[in-house]
Amino acid sequence: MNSRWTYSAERGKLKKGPWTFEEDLHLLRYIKLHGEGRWSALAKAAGLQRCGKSCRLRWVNYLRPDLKLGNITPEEERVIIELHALWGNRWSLIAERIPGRTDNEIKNYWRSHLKKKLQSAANYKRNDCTPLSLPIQSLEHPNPQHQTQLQVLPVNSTATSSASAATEDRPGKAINLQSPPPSSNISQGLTVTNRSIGNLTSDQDLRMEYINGAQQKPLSITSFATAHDLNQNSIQNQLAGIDPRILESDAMPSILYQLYSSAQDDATALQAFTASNSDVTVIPPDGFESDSCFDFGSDILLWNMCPIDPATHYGLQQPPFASTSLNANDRQ
DNA sequence: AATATTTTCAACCGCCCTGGA
DNA sequence: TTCCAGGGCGGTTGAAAATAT
Repeated sequence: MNSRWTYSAERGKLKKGPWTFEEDLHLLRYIKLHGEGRWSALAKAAGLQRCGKSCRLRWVNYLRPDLKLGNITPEEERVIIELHALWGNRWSLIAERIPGRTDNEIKNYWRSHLKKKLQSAANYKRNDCTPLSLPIQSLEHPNPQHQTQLQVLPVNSTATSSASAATEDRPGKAINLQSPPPSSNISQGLTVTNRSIGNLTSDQDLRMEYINGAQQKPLSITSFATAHDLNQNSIQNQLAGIDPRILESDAMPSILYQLYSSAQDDATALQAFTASNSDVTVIPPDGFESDSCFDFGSDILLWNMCPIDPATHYGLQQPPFASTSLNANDRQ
């Protein structure tokens, strides 16, 4: 007997398999406007031929702007090992303690990296794992700069409700890892992290490969710093390093959206983008100062560079600016 | 360079829990 | 109380990429 999910998917002829760029854009745009939740209704409202569970999974594991992309750090790896020794395969619980990481990501990392590593360790025995008798922040790290990124604190009334509920059935083992306060010493730079678009030689190297018209590959950019930490020249340098074919491709709105989302500062990113790409011009409408368009940076570029017509797909009014174009001279 | 093998990870499956009717 | 739909979770799969031969 099929599960209700299978039944539901078959009844509605819902799509399965890898998400396309257009689907991602639909979902991103819809959640940006309406927020997340009520996934089944959201999937229909966003015009996606996907089940709600698929939409939720895509958002939670891949599109959410607060995701921390890139490799698991040594500090994070240590936390995973410690918490897995405590709680076993409670991946969602472990993920709650590592900001920006998903349960799926941690689960995959454990299976592909840590399990084998630990099992092969000569002195590793399942019951001999060092218990969390020491605060994680006290454990030594070969690189002092990586030290004290996470703190182990007792569960108290300030813990989130979900975290509290999750630990209540494990008396004596309740801990709460809190992310550190914003640091002015966060590592800088933008990194393209998806393996499908080629190897990167460094954080400064944003050379990417994108074959327009080929099967869509997910693209993502993550920022290890907030816009406050990034100076304009840094963003400008990163964007200037992007292959021009990317800037003119359908992938650009997604790249910019994620850049803006992580940078939390449309103005800076858009200013850098337009400064480094003379072919792209943002023209404010009558009555708007030229600088004011930066307040709507991501929406403007999403709207005007988006291969989907937002008015058709989302029932939205025209954006508050006349247009952007890859060739400003065309409109003169 | 070509092929085989291994690794990675996005996505799906099925089970369970919860809340509303 | 029972049923059902929605959502969350852990386990699993399989295609693509990376690595080894």
